[in-house]
Amino acid sequence: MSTRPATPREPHAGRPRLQDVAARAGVSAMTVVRVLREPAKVAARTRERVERVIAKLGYTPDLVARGLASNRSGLVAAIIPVLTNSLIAEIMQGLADAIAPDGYHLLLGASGFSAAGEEALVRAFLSRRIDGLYLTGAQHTPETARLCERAGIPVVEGGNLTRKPLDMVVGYSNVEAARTMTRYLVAQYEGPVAYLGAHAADNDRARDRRRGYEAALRGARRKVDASLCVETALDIASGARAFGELVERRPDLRAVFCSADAIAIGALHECHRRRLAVPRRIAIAGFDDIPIAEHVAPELTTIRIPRYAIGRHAGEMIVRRLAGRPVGRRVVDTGFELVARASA
Amino acid sequence: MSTRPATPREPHAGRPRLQDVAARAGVSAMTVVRVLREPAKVAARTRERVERVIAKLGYTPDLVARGLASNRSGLVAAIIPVLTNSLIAEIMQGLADAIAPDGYHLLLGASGFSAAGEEALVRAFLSRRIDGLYLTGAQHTPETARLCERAGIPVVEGGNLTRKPLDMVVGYSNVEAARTMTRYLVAQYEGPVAYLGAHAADNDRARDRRRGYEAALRGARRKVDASLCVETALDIASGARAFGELVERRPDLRAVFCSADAIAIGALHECHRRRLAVPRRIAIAGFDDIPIAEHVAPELTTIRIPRYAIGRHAGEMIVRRLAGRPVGRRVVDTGFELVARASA
DNA sequence: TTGAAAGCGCTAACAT
DNA sequence: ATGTTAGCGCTTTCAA
Repeated sequence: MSTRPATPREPHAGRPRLQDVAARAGVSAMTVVRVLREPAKVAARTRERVERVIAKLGYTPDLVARGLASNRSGLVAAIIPVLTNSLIAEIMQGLADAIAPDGYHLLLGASGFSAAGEEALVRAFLSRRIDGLYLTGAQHTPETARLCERAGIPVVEGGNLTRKPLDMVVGYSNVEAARTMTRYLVAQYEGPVAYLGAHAADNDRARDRRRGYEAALRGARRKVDASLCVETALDIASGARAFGELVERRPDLRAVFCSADAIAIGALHECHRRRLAVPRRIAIAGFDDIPIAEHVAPELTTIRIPRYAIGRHAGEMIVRRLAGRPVGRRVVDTGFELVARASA
Repeated sequence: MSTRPATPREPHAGRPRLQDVAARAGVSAMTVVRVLREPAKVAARTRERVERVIAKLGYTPDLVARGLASNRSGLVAAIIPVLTNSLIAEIMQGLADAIAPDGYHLLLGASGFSAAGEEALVRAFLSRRIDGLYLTGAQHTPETARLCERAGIPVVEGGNLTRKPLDMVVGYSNVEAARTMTRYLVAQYEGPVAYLGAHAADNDRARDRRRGYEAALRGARRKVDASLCVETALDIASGARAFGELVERRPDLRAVFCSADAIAIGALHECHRRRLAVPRRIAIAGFDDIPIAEHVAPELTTIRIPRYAIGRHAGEMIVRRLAGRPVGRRVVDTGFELVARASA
């Protein structure tokens, strides 16, 4: 009697525990566990008794304790640049829908377009013993790569195709998509074709789109002119501003490839303001095919990405691996589609 | 020697544990914990030694084990209808930003606009010992309310004001906002003013907006005509379709209040297609002031909501409560603003 | 300023 | 078909 348990022996303040159910049902804890997880292995009468107690007490297993004991948290984490991007949001919806049936929950972190921020989140999430991880893009710090490798959990990089993924990847080639669109512009318009894109630092999708643009120009024997390449923030107002500056500097501008629809819509709007006919005077193309793209005037020519499918597929790869089911190819190319509308 | 530990005594396959750090530094586990959490209480020399070992081993505490022992998970959960809604996404970004500095992570669940789905998620998340909870809107099942109350954690309902929140609430009056906009329409246009809104089942924000619309009509001595009230899905295409049907049925239509900008933009688009001048023939108003609202033609008259601020404030209330700091008022009215543009 | 012991609520391996 | 035992890696008293 010298040392006394630190915790109250009373019925426990809050939720009922496994022991409470077991005691009330007159069985051992293990039997309750079996009722919950492999009911077939428990005698019908016992099972019914236990189930009644579970229902009466409203027992739900403590997932934290389970996580500690089983070394599985039931958590899948996703690290994205920002939540406020409809492209990413749809990927997340697909991911959430894919993992939910298997009982996994979604832990979400926003890196703010910073590779260092991503690394910090990876480290923190691994401390939670996450069972799987979704990363945006294919550009990560070496330490992020090391952490993922050491963790030994399924990791999917989404949205940009790499030959050598950390583990698995589902996406499309941003280089190819941008090249396709730029070729389309070059084929139609004689004059200068500009690139108006998101900041490329810590954003490999934006970087690859620019590369694709440059590759297409070279392929068409046109010279790549730095004064035709502008980086900007990823919203409508910034796109409008950046486009305005560009067109002032280069009044001979004939077409613009924007690395995101939001930027393209900003450019479109700026054209209206300056009374520049689209596409007669300047053609404008976007990227992503967000829902609004076909509801602006003129309707936006853009690249369509299977957003939801990317997330869905990524989630399925993760849960399949976790369930020990066959995963299929580690590199999944979802492709893209040029949607030719009125703006270019 | 009869029974042998079930786990390997070897350096442990994966990450280093507290014990490993303690052993290498030649101190007890408690000292390591103190170095991590109250460094001032540890002698400088000891502290430095321990810190070196921590850095060398790359030790990070196991948050699952900590959660079990301390009964705090470091998790704040949010349950939203869908991820693919820019209004909600911005609220989530605010929430995430608010809780991150205190080290909390965001657990996200999508209820799919179902109160029952929400309840299931609440139950599941409570099993994870979440420290705080954000719920969308003020309409929940009785069981959800009971669970939240019993859990004894800070709960914030966001996006719709209630007099009697489960715990805390931060939002604006959807009734008032809708009434304000409808009054604005009624004051300008003589003919029939319609309501084109999102499905109201399990969506108290939509329901309240409709109520506000009806209240404004009654206030203006106009009769509320069921044939002028239409419910639809929350996307541009559905909005366009629903508007088309409405205008066929009621060619005398003079103005439409849409409960969401996406729906309004669909209606706008349908007007273009039918060559109905906006606002000369039909006026259109939206709700939310999403970024695109001022970039459509004509620019959309709408209600502006402090989306990011709602999430931010909600998160701050939760972490303040968790830190034992004063929270202030439990009911926070963020207000709204009618943004009069060209469409109405 | 530091350490020892007990236990959070569950699961896994081994009994019976 | 059911029970027993020994942890998971941390925090929490309490003692030194």
